[in-house]
Amino acid sequence: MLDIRLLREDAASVKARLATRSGNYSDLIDQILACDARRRESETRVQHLRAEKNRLSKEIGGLKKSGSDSSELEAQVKGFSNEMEDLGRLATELDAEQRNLLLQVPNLPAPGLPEGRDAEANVAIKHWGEPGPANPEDHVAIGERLGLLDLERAAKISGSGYVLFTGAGARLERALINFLLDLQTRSHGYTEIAPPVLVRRECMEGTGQLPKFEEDMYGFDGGNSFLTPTAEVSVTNIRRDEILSESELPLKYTACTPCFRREAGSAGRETRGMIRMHQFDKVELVKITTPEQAAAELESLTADAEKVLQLLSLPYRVLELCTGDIGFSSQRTYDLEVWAPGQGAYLEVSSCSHFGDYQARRMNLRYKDANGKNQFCHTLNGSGTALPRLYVALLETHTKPGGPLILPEPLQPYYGAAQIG
RNA sequence: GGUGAGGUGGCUGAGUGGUCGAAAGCAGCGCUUUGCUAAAGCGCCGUACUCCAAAAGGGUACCGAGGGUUCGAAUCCCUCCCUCACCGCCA
Repeated sequence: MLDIRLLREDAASVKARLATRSGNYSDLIDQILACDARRRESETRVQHLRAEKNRLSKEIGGLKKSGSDSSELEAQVKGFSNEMEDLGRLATELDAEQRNLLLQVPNLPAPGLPEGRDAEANVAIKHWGEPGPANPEDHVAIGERLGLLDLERAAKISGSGYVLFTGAGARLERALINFLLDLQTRSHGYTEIAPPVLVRRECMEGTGQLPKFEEDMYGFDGGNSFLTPTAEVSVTNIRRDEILSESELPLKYTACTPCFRREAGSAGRETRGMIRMHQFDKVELVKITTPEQAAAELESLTADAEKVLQLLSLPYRVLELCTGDIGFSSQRTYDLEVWAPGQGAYLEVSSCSHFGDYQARRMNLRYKDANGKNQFCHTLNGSGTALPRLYVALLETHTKPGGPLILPEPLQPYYGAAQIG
């Protein structure tokens, strides 16, 4: 959520920065400012009336105490109450409306991002490893040949967009998860969390999935609880509504959870195999920091995610996303894309973002700074990494046509063998 | 699911209709004194919104949340949420 003061003070530059995103927010900003003006006006009037009413009520108290008659004043105050009722209701309504509108405004892209309307304008800022030649066998073929997964039966029990790992394939997924969590906790200092995957609506608003993207989410109980589309939601909200002490920042959490996404509107895109699914596992990295720490923490978070791909010998590139391609709540994002030879394409396996105080404002997450002032925290997160696409790249990179899957050395102790098949 | 007890400021904890935003203690901050790895005394010490060009200073709201009663609610009534204890059921 943006600071309403920023909108009041410099609406023009807010609009200009939002204009670099896809979508048009100019009218929404005007609407918010109009609402804000009306809200403040009615609030001020209510407050003046209440002040007067409070004053008279106290006078009545004094009269009663001394045994004098107060019926005249009482009648007067009663008149006040009626007048206030409508005004008070209006002020409350306008306040809710303003928040509601404000929740629909995305974060401002950080200054200095590459400008562009869509992914075309993203900038590759780093390449690691040498993308291998195309593999005629893709992960579906390899997985079925080696007996690692069964997409047909997954569809039978759940529909399309689900995977059923079997035998060695299930064991491999488990080995990957343990490898990833151990890496992030032991080598990179994250605290492991095992959160619920069903959360309240407020959490989804806090991180920015709601109210805008409700149709992409699995909701229950009339929209009061949701399956999390990413552990970002549950984990970032752990400290919602809290005031942290500066000394405990930065906080670094990691969690592996199933993620649930309707993927509404993506039908037909990348639907073969396990590129895009309704349920998948993901290791998430989350940081809560001071504003000063955030920029450096984004770099290290991205490096923490990259380490996964390096240790698994999977070539990848890092993209800096342009203004039109960063997520709704993000102000700056690096995408990690792993090379998948069976696809002949790069696959996004991690999206590392700095949200500024945008999420913190939504979830009222603050810390007490050195001067004793309450400040909004900054939040960051990134995948470390998504499991299915990592799995895809692993299979397609480390399997020769017709051959076994050769496990990268760091993964071998977790799986308990050097190869599969 | 049943029964019972509760939810007050960073924490502990008073307060059952009237100057209560809320006693007291602890923690924190400032000053003073004595001195030494601390003690004592004094003062300050919630949040949000809003008025004012700003500061200073006003005002309003907030005692789990939302409604209600009343001239006036932390205090009374209703609904909901949550916590704890015991019972039942259960992976």
